[in-house]
Amino acid sequence: MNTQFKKGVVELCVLSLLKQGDKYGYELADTVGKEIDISEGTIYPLLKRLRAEGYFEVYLKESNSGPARKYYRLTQKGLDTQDLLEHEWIDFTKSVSTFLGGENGD
Amino acid sequence: MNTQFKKGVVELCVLSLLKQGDKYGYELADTVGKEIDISEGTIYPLLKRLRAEGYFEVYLKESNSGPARKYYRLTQKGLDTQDLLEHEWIDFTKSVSTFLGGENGD
DNA sequence: TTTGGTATATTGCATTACAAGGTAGCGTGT
DNA sequence: ACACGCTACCTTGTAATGCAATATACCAAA
Repeated sequence: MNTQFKKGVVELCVLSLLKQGDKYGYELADTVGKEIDISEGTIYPLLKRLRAEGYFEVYLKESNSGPARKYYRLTQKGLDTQDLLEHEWIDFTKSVSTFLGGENGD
Repeated sequence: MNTQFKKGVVELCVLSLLKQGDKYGYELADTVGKEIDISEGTIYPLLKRLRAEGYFEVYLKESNSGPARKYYRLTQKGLDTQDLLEHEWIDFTKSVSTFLGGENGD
């Protein structure tokens, strides 16, 4: 898969998944990875950055199959950003499609 | 607009436009820029790279409103790549939409 | 000559994905 | 106890790419 397509979109995917419910890092990497082939090395730095920017809060929860899991819960700012990014993404894909189809719906 | 969304997609846009007919650099920057806000500093290095990779051939044509224009014409390799990228892009947007909608069509 | 539009091109910076590697908890088998 | 594999977390260095800034050059009008 084209690596470059993913730039910035992984962030939207993570925020969208968390909108549906709290999840932990490994789970996010696994879920997103099933669709668009990303690795943990992408997810963890991203989570760290988004957390630093106040997009979500974090809490630990024990697991009986390994170390404690770090769950991420969206803040209001995170929700707002998800909403914004989703709209931007939709607009963007529409713009790109005008070039692909050869017709300009302007 | 989110800068990161564009990564890699500008290449697809340029190839798609050239599929519809030969164009020169400034024209490409202008046409693509009307939809997704890119600048010449993005287009020219991209054209140089794609040309070096054999995606198109180049010919000069005079203009009465400035210096000569450098036109780009897709090679077979360029056409093949456009086709490949377009399919990858469509698949990719479908994957992303599974996260946005909240439902997984898997 | 100066200004402004057209047109091409380069440099250095910022962002982001990722392979590779590391740390650590837990259960199973020996 | 010990090794192994799985879960789960995290960091470092590298590559790719968009872009502001900058430079060059041609032409026309003031």
